[in-house]
Formats: sequence, structure tokens, C-alpha cells
Amino acid sequence: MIQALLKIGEVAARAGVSVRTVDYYTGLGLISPAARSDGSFRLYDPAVIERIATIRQLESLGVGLDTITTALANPHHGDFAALIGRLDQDLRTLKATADTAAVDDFGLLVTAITRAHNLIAAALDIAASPLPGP
Amino acid sequence: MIQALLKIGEVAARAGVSVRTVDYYTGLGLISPAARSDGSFRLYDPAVIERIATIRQLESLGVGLDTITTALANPHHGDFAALIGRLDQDLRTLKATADTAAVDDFGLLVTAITRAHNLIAAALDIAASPLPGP
DNA sequence: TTGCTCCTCACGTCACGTGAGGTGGC
DNA sequence: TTGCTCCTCACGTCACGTGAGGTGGC
Repeated sequence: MIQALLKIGEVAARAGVSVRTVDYYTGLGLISPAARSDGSFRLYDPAVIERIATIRQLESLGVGLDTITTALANPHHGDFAALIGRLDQDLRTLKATADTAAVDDFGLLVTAITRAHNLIAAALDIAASPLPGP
Repeated sequence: MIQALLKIGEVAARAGVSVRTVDYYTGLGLISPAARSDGSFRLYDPAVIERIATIRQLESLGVGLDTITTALANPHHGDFAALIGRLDQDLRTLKATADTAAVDDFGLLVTAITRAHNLIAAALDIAASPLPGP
């Protein structure tokens, strides 16, 4: 299915950010125009709107733009299965911890785990909607 | 067991940060002196060294000082069991996702999940060494 | 003509410290 | 005296944009 390409103003409006921000992200290589018009206007695939949403979500969770840039530039680093195994182990340890009376300060613990959950939720969003290359 | 209290310079040296940083964290309420000397020197419990390490770790994972401050001020917010249940569900979904061929861009996914794992590891450190109140 | 876009340079803002500098205790 | 600490005000730095302003396409 062929989708119409979008000019920067349309991308910005749909993504809910300023034109300047789309321009800035483009400069960083976080997104790239799929083509240029005859008059050199940048033309974007509509999928960049989803990518911008993902970037904003990760940013709000404390992931810097440089980290995101690196991640996008190295699309296959790391071992996904091993990572899931580590999370599995984390969860078992957490469950064991929850059963002890040793924890008497839940503040930072809850904050850290909530942040981790939100990151995983963001990761699942990414997995559900694979992004085109930058 | 009674531990000798430490002056700010000793805390800084053991925590591997500057005196100024210890002073700054104290001003933010992230740590507090257990007592004051007769000459008004701040005297810290040695446990603040562990707390400083935790703060630095969370900071490096993108958790802001304001978030940490809030977490410390509300030591029992959130439902720990419910949180573990959500992580459990996240993990099941991730496993199901890993089995599909739908994921073709692992870059951000691996980055987000790695960050989540590191946050959980930090959380477990916190649980293993409960911190004194600020 | 009007509104959009390109590109670049410089400025703004916020988080997170860091330096300075005069002070008093050790 | 020397080195440490207190406290405050201002400055520095880095990430993340944002504004301006002259340009050309639509």
C-alpha cells in the first residue's frame, strides 16, 4: 500500500510537535525524509509520526536523544532472548524480595520498578509497530 | 551497633563525590545529617554513602533528582504486589512478542528493555540495603 | 500575495551541579 | 597556622530545543 508522503508542517501537526522540532530531530538523524520534492522540500513517510511519538515517550522516561540515536543506528545489537531471561530472573528475585520483611523503604523501589514497567510498555509499543529505518 | 558519624568531607571521600555535591544533595533533602556538632558541622550516618551511590545509579538511568526526592518523601506510595503483577504480564507479552516474526527493528526495543532491567537491578540493590529516612 | 519550507546561527531554559568568598570551628 | 566546614550567590555546562531572519517554492 502506497502512502502519500508528508511535508514537514503536516508531520509536525500530526505528531503534535513544532516544525522546528521535526527539523531538529531530522538534523540529529532520528528521522529522515523518504524523499525531497523538486523544490527540495523534505517529504516524510507517515510512519515517522509514530516514531516521533516513541521518541517523546522514551525521552519522558529519561532516555536521552543520543541514546535513542545510537539505538536506531545499531538496530540489532544485544541478544533479545538473553535479555528476556535476565528480566525473568529479575522478576523472580523481586517476588522473593516481596515475601521478606527486609524491605522497609518502598519509595525508591516502587519508583524504579514503575519506571522499568513504563519502559517495557514503551518497548512493547515499539515491537507492535516496527519503525522504518531512519 | 553504633557507628561513628561522619563529617561532610569523609562522606564525600567515601562516596566518591565532591563535598559540594554532598552539600547540594543535603540542600535538596536527598540526604540529611543525623546530627550537628557543637560547631554546627553536619554529621552523617555512614548509610548515606550507600544512598548517594543509589542516587547516582538512578540518575545515570535517567531518573531525575526531583523524582528521587519525591520518592523518598513518599516512602510507601504504590502497591508493590500490583506492580510485580504488571511486570509479570509485561514479561509474558514480551515472550510472546519474541516468538513472532513481527519484530524487525530490535534497536530501540533492546535499549528500552536493557534500561528497564538496569532499573530493576537498581531497585533490587535498594531492597537489599534499605536506606535510612532522609 | 500568502503561507509554507529551507537552512543556519544564536539564544533560551532547565537540570545539575560548581566556584568563590567570607566565616568560624578544629 | 593549616585545613576543614558553613552558607549563599552567582556562574558553568550539557541536553534539548526555539527564535530569527533571509531565501525560494507553492
